[in-house]
This record gives sequence, structure tokens and C-alpha cells, in this order.
Amino acid sequence: MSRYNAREVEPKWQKVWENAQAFRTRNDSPKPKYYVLEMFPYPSGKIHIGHGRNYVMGDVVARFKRAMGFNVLHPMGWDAFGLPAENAAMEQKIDPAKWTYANIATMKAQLKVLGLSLDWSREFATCDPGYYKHQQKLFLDFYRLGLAHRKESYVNWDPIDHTVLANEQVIDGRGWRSGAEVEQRKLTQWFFRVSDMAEELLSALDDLPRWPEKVRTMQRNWIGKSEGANVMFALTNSPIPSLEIFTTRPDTLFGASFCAVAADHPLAQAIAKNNADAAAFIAECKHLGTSAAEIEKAEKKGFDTGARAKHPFIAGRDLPVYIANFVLMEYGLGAIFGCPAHDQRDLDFARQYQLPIRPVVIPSSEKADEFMVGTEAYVGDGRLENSDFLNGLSVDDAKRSIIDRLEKMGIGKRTITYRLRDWGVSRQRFWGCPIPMIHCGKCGVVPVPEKDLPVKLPTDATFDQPGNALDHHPTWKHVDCPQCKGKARRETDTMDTFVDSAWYFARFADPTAEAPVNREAVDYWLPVDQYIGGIEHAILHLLYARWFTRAMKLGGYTKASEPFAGLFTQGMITHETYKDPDGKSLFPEEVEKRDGVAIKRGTNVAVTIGATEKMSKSLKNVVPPEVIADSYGVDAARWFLMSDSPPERDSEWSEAGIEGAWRYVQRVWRTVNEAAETLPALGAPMPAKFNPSATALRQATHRTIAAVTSDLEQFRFNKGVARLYEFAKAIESFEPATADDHWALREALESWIMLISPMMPHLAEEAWQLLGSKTLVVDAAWPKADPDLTRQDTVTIAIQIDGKRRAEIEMPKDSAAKAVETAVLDVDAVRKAIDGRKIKKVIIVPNRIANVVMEQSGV
RNA sequence: GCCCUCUUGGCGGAACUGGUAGACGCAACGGACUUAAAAUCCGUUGUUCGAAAGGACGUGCCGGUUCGAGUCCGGCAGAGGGCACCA
Repeated sequence: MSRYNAREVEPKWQKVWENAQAFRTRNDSPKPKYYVLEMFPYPSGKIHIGHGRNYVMGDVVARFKRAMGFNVLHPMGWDAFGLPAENAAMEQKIDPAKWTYANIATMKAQLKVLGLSLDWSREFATCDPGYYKHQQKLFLDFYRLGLAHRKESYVNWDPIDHTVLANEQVIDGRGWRSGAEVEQRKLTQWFFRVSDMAEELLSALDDLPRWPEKVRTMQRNWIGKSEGANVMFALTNSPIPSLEIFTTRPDTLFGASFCAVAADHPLAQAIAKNNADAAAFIAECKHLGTSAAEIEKAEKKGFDTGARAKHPFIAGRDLPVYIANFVLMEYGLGAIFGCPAHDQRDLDFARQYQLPIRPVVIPSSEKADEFMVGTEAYVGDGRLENSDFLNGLSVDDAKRSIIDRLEKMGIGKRTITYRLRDWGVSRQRFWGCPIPMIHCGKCGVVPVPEKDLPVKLPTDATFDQPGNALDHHPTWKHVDCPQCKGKARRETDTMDTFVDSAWYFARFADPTAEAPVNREAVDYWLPVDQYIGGIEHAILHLLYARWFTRAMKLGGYTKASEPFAGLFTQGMITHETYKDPDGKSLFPEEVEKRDGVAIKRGTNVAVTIGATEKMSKSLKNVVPPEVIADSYGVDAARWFLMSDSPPERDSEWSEAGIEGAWRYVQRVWRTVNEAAETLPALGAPMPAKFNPSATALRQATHRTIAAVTSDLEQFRFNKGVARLYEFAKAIESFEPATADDHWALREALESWIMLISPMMPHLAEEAWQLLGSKTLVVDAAWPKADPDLTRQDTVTIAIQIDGKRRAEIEMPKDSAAKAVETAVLDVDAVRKAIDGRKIKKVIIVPNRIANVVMEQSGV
């Protein structure tokens, strides 16, 4: 018998599927719809098997749902705008479009090797004018609806390269190319009004039960709803008479020892006008860049403005007013009061500037006059002390009470604040979707007329200087004003690439639509039933897509509010890293292992095995799918990717693992081959009776069907794979003697092939054919488990004495508790363990466990 | 710094809603088949005490709740993801 030859078999079936247009999806099917989508890739160059896991997972779901009778949409496209293309343009003098489309061609070929059940007829790239034209139309609609507007905000500015930097291009506060200290610079930019929908985006999370709880928690925290109060402080020695602050802890007002404002707060700006030191400090704050992580990690610093804030309740207590580097203008009012005893940042700040620390919330276990705050602020609940009319109240009661009082006095009010900010979509870059706006000296900001869309990127831009090539282009931005026909200037900012990915899933419903979406198609397909992607997108991409879908709804494009009904976040694929003696990284294919020692292939040079890390180009620990396809076949790779690790966790790619999978491929092939000739004809009628061993096989078959079906429904691919290993054993150890036995064997084999088919589709087709079928597995229905054969009649009940397992007993399923107790107490080992002691009680958990609890003998 | 998650044998992991910890796979070891190798098949494999029967310990660490905790609660440690211009 010949071996299974994946290298021949796999391309053969891929061709068959393609010729049959097996995965082409209709928008008008009578079947129920199921939309499965993996986050589309950025065409960075090549995919590795780590990307493969994401697509294979989606493919398993797609094939499984198809067999279950759904009209499945499983499309693929390219998130094609982004920084790497521009970097390549600068470094290699290659046109970003050429670079991008070349990468797409390479990666598409690689994806095809994986044998994915994709409807390639719906493919598009976000850098196609045919796609971004519609994005520009949506932008104009959002502008008309007041969802897009302009305002000032800060960017990272490189003063040497005269260019705006992304956060990842700022390294230790310096520009990655120039090394210059980065400054914050104010620009007028386009924003989407995301914060207006904060409450809706927050409350609707409760209606997404098929999202991981942790992602919903992260989004909730990101939106960051907090209830608190705005409080007005009267100022002395200040250019402005009063300061309004926001606090979530008004209850700690009596413990206040300072106020602080952000560097760009009007008070700070006003003081800096006549105070060079203040201006210098503000300038220093601006050198931190715009990244929140940088700002928060930096040492807490402040500048005493000399202004004093009057405490609203304590006569004579004047609080110093600082400009502080940890207060953000974007959150609340850009001004706070500090209570060091009950807030960690305030405490760090107070220690540095020797400000008083006054505890006002005392933990219930402590005495008010003894309670001290050391290096950690006390942020828990307790009772209020040293707080006049709040004394004795809990934190919550104190908040209510003091806000009521502040409101009555007219110097404060109850406020709800969200951390969520508007979405800044302007990017000072070439390789993105042009913002379809025109700036006219007379008419101001004028939208590009719809008939002039798309505003296309020029094809002759040059990248010999840093900065926005669109802005540098000699002619592109010069245009006549659509209103007054006078000379005007195009907007040279392009859109954030998160905009591209905020609606691509809707375009897949009908990528040929004249409008951004085909209303009928999008209403049929949305929401996506199962979205699959990395946890790294848990907040931004998913939140933006949720907002964008609502904005499209307001524009009349869809009835859906939520884009993704089900979400699964998969873990990453990791691999060992290798370094040669010079410390240079090596690709896995450059390394061979001899007697457990790693050596550079074809040499005697020793290789150091480094940490196991997420597969990435920079570490070179990547395995390309076509290499695996050539050696083990893509089915083995798909099987391995779905086995072992639970899909939400990281998983290590190893040579041993793929070999194990490959052995299973051979095993399936051999078993089907050996049995094929003895089997009854396809579709032979079921015998009326089976002997016990055939019945046992049939039970294994139907139990496996039931288990694997539920495992796949629940994304527990690794468990499904484990059950299919067990089932293989059951089939192999079965020795058919009669014709009826062979019927049971055929049933087992057919079921087996169907159950492995989502994971190993090529092998399944080949084996299916071997069993005599003239139709394709991709057109076959998923097997159904017969409840009569999955039922369990007896159960094993574990017996514990005082919670420790001592014996077990077989009982009929659902035996009465009394009967179980009697049987348990009659077991020899139990009697011996009891040893004449007194039984306190017997706990019976039906079908599971019996625990005999003894009286404690006095010690 | 802040938010979120994870931690179970030599390794990846299983254990349904608090009810027999270690399914299944990998690796290792022993054996069968073979002139030999490959392939395949069978067996053993958490640690420890014991000749065995059997016992003790054991799910990152410390503590708690419970008849019973990998699972729930509090604290600690380590690893990972995100922090708004990487995608």
C-alpha cells in the first residue's frame, strides 16, 4: 500500500474546489446565514504559520457551519494602508502601491496553500480607489451629520525631520531617525465624535454575550465612566479668579492639600505669559511626547504657580496650585485637587514637594488618631473623619452628602465623565485614504463634491524627504474651490488606518455595490456571526468598528448597530529563537538538531537556543506555510495548529508537534485504506441488530459525533482533536467478523472522515473518495448523533471518606441517593476505613460522588 | 504608572455550573516485528515511602470559605496583552 502523498493530494483537491466554485457564496440562499470573518491581514510581506492559526481557526468554523447547513460567508481582503509601505518607499525607493500589491500577491499565494474555504471573488484591498472612494463618501456623510469635525490636538513633532511621528517612532523621547528630542505640537485635525456615543457604546456591551468577558471589561474600563463632581475653587494671587476641577472623590475634599492643572490648562498658559520659569516647565512637559504610558511612567513633577486656592469649607486653608506633568487636559477639566492620603499619584507628588498628608477615610479596623499613611495611599472604603459634617459617614454616603452641599452652595455639581475621547483620524502621511476636503481662503472648509470622488492619491509622489509626500507633491493639493471657484488647497492629511478596518466587514456583503454598501446585502449579512482575531485589538479596532457601524446606521446604510455578534480572541504562535556565535538571529530552517544539540545546517557551528517568543520577522523565528506544506502537508499543519493548546492561549510551534500530526494523517489514511475493500456498498441499509462489539463501536461513533460537534461549537478545537485520537483507537482495535460488523465499521469511518474534515479537508476528500463516494465532503452534511447510542447506563461513583478518595463503585445511572448510600457503606474498603467510628453524615452527589463524613474523635 | 489576562507532570494540555486531578498528544524508557534500519504495534511514566498490598504529598506562593477547592474569596510573585499615530 502506498503512503499518503500530501504534496500531490492537496493541490488536486484545491483545484477541484476551485473548479466547482465550492466556496462562492450567494446573497440569496434559502439557508440560514452565517458570517465568519478573521481579522484581515496587513500585507507586510510574507505570512508565517503563526498567522495561519487565525485563518485555519476561521476555516474550521466556516467548513463546520457549511456542513451544518448554513449559507456561510467567509471572505478575505487586505488592510493595505499603513506606515510600513511608506518606510519601504523611503528606504528602498519603491512606490508604496507597488510594494503593497506585490506583498498582497505573495501572501495570497501563501494563503491559497493553506486550503482555506474562502470566497475569493469578494477580495479587495483598502488601498484600492474602488474601496476608499466609498470611505470618502462615508466621511462626507459623517461631516454632514455632524459626526466629523475639526479641533486642535497634539502630535509628536520631530524638529529635525520636520515631520509628525507615530508613537512607535518615538524611542525614549527621541525621533527614531533623527534622534532629536520630540516635542508636542498643536495641529488642527479631523475627529470623529466617538465620545458623544460613550454611554451607548458602554451599555450595549451588555448585549454582547458571545464576546469574551475580558474584552468587554477592557472596553468598559477604556470608556471609563466615572461619577463625580465639578468643584469651583476661588483663587488668590492668580490671573484668573477661580478654578474648576473634576474629582471622583469629593468625599476626600477635607484631606485636600494642593490643586494641580495640566500644562495646557488656561490657568497654566495665563501664568506662563508673565513667568519665564512656568513657561520653561510647560515646555519641559511638552517634551514627553503624547504617549500616555510615557507620561505616567515619568517622575511626577510640578511647578508651584504661586496662586492659592481657597478651601471651600475650611477657612484659612489655602492650597498651592501647581502645574503638574501627570494631569491631562483631555480628561475631566484638566484640573484636580490632590488628596495625598487617598490617591497614589497625589501621594507620590506630595512626598516630593513636602505637602501635608491628611487621612480622612479610616479603614474600619483602625482608630482615627492612630491611622497613618506610609508609602501607599489608602483607597478603600471606611468611615470619614476630620471632615466636619461628613464625619462618621461611609465613602458613598459622604460623596452624596458633600455634592448636595456643594450644589446648594452653588460651587459644585454632580457630573458624569468619560475617559473615552474623540477619535482623531487625521494623519500627516501619504499612504492612507485622502480626506475629501478642500480649504478655501474665502469659503473655509468645503467638502469635495460627491461627483468628484474618489480623491485619488497621486502615482508620482516622491519619498526623498521626511514628512508627508502628499503635502510635498508639486501639484496635487492645488485645486479650485467647488463653491467660489477660486484658488484653494486640498486637505493633505489622510485617514487613520483604523478607519479602513472599521467598516470592511460591511463591504464584504457586496464589494461590487455602487454605494459604500448594498443595503439589502448588508442587512442580510450583518452582524458578523463569528469574528476571530488577536487580543491586541481588544480595545481600539473593535471599539472604532462599533462606533463606525452606529455612524453608518445614522447615515442610513444599515440597520445593525453592533458589527460583531460573536468574538473570539486567539493566542499567538510562538517558536524558539536561534542565534549563531556572532549573536545573529537564524531562521529555523538554517538550524538542525543533532543529538539534541543545535547546529547551523551543513556546518559544525554551534547555535544558541534562545527564549521562545511570538513569531516575528525581526526575531526570524518564523516558519512559512509552504515549507510545511512541502514536507508534511498542509493538513498536518492545520491539525497541529488546532490540537494541544486551547485556541485562546499562546501555543508553541515545534518540529515534534507537526510530526505527531503527520503520523495521525498517515494513520487515518492507512486505516481507511485497509478497511475500504471489505466494506458494504455506499448507502447499504442498516442491519436490524448488531452484536455487542459492533454496538460498542457504534456507541463510540455516536458519542464522538456528539462530543466533537459540541467542541467545535464552543471553539474547543484541542478537545475535539483529543477525542478524534481516542476514536482512532476504537476503530483500529475493532475486528469486524460479520457483514453487520462491516456496516458498523463503515458508519464509523464515514463519521470519522466528516469529523476531521474541517481540520483536514484534503485528506477527508481523498478518504471519502476511497470509501466510494462520488460527491465531495465539502457538500456533505454533518453527521448526527443517535441519542439511543450516546446514552450512558451506568456511572462510576467515587467514594470519599472525609473528603479523601478511598474507593469507587459502579451504579446504574440516576440511582436514588438511599440506594447509593446503602451500596457505598457496604463496600469492603469503606467499612475498613470507617473502622467502627461514628458517621456524622453521608453526602451524595448524584452520579458523581459519595462523601462519608465522620464524627471528629477528640484530639 | 494604570487597565486586562494567564500560571496544573519532563513538555502542550484535560477536568461540564465547587465533586475521582493529570483525558488526549509529545518526549522518555522497556518490549514485539525486522538481517538491520525506518515505519508500525504493545507496555510503563506526577513526586515520594514500600518487596508488595497500600500509604503520604501534589494544580506558582501564603492565607480563608466548604463535608469537599485546580475551580470561590483575600494577599503576594512571575509571564503576557493594551494604554488612543504599529497594525
